[in-house]
Amino acid sequence: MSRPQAPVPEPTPLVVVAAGTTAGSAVREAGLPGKGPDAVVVVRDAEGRLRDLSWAPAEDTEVEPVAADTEDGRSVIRHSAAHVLAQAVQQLFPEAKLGIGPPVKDGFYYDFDVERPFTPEDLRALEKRMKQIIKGSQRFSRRVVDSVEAAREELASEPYKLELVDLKSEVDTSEVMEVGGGELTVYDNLDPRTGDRVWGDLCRGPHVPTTRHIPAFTLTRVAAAYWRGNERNPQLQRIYGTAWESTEALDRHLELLAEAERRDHRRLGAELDLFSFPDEVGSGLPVFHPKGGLVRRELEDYSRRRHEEGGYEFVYSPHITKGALFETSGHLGWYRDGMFPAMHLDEERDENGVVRRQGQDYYLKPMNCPFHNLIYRSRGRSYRELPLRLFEFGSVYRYEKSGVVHGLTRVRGMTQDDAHIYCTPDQLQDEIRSLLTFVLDLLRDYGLDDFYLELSTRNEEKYVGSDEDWERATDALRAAAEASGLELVLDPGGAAFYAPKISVQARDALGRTWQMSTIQVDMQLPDRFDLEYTAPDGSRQRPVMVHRALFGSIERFFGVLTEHYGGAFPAWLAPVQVVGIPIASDHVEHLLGVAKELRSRGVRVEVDTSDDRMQKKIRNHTTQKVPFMVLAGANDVENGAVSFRFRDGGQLNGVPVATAVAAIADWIGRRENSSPTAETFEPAGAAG
RNA sequence: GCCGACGUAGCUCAACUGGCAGAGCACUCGCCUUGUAAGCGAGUGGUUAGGGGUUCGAGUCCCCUCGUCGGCUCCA
Repeated sequence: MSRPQAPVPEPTPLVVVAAGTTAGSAVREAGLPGKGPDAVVVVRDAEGRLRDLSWAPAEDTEVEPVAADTEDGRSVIRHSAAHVLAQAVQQLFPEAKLGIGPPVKDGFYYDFDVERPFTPEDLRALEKRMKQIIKGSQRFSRRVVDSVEAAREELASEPYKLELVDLKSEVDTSEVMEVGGGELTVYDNLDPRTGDRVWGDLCRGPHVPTTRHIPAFTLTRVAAAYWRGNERNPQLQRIYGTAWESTEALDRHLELLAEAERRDHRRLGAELDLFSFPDEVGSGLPVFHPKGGLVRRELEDYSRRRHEEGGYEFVYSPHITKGALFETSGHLGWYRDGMFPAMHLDEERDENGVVRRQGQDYYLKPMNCPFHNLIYRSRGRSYRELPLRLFEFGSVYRYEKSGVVHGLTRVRGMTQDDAHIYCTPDQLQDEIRSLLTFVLDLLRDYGLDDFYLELSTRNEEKYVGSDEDWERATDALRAAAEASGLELVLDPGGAAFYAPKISVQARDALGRTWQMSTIQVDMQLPDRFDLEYTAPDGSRQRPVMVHRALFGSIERFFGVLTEHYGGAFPAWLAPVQVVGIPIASDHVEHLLGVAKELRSRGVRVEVDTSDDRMQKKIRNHTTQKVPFMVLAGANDVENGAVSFRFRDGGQLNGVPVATAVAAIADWIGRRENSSPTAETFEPAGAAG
């Protein structure tokens, strides 16, 4: 499965719209398509604003036609589909009040206030009604409302729209789809024959010319959402859908969703016997089975090796600590809600229930850094020791809200590959730069190679520390990010309370992005822990601290890799690397010999000696995604050879045992990330 | 935390309006001895997530708890 490729549109020639005529007629006269996947649905004016085809400028104007199969074109189709959905809802549920209905990535939604939440049956009925509306070829007609008062009057029965109008009259914001652009507009849906207004909605547009220009859509799910995203506001019912320029494009999208479902790590975790979430343990607390354990151990071992080579020192810290430590670090002040509640221990009371001895609050640790700081300050430090890099596979526990726990990617107990680097302010720049290189190289070794960076800066409502410190830290990160040459996206206000961060976002095999590594410069904790080192001149200086997790958490990284590879792990990570499959029981002996040799080379190999037929064994181990199936029948036994079958069904027959063993060990040793095939797997003899 | 849907064998799913809990796969035991994705037969397996209620009778209806899923909010 390759990444979804947006069709590359031909560079669109500009079209001149004559004064007083519509953009649509200019587009038609230019001979541009009016239907089909590349139909022009809107135009872009000189200021970059999208305009309806019915737009008629007062002067001759050059515009760029926007086709349905572009991202902008799809957004317009989706926005129009949202309107059709809203019309359908109000026809079937006249009491429904409208929220907002914007296009979003890959689709659209519309929020409604209804007495009774929508059911799946409602969705089917709504789809049906939407199809009727689309067939009816209603015209989207733009109308400017003269004044806020006029708008209020018109929208009297739509309380949420009224709120938007009032919002608009206070601050002109283009954030909200419904309003913006300097004036209040309504889009009316007109009957094509009579011209009667069938329905209308406060909206800044633009829209496709008629409902017929929504070639393919489907409603996907229904969910609740807070009005204007605030949990203090009432909850509305949100209907999600997707719409595309053609049925083919819609089908491709649905196929991608189906593929994502097949690759879902929660499903693969059960199918491949990797891990599970026993109810008895608790929500968000996974256990790893032997096969998942093997993959995880390989992940960790390789990381450990690379960290050793990279100058990291390994430390260990307990899972639980007295509360004072997190008072010092500030976590109890800022993030108590995200922590498991305290265990109150060691309190003693006398027979009257009066406290005789004060107890202590112990907490499960949500982060490792305070412990590493204690290690740092366990003795005096010299500038000669810096940068000091402390690394730990540290298990942390966070009390995630019940609604966010999700497979391995959002858990309550996880192991971070956590490192804290202590350096002098002078070293910071170089350290971050080399750290970023280290992180990206390592991610590439695991098969992720499509990245962009995100720089999260201070949240003005939630931070500690001085402006200068924040600026210095942010600059250091920005410089390193820019030096990497990767795409850099800004995330204003996204930082943790104590430090700005760079996060590495990786795109997987399906083109989805995942936040992986984070690098944070911290100028707060060294203060709070009073960390020092002795400088060359004998003075005591404060080190700068860098937090970084590479996998984020092992669990999450495991989940991402599982989905990236669809369970077909690279041979070096695969829990079972080779399965020997005898054609008949007579050939078991031969394969046991081969297996013994492989095992002596460190290969994880099994021989399937069950009563199943050979074909069945191939099926079983194919579904288990074993990279190498090594078959042997009478011919192979006679020739001292084996025959390969690969995941993709390809085969390579009569390979001498010694050659086969060496080639397998070599493939694994190289940490080749692709699946071996008859073409890519060349036993030494063939490769010369 | 909020809204909604869901929870039947290890897995995937049946069981019409309340009326004897079933199938395929997996697993166990036989037979079969096989050349690149399911050989044949038999058997084991369930307090229908847990608890309470309505009813002559509850997998099915009602209430509570736990969990899962989809969103919202949150995410050190």
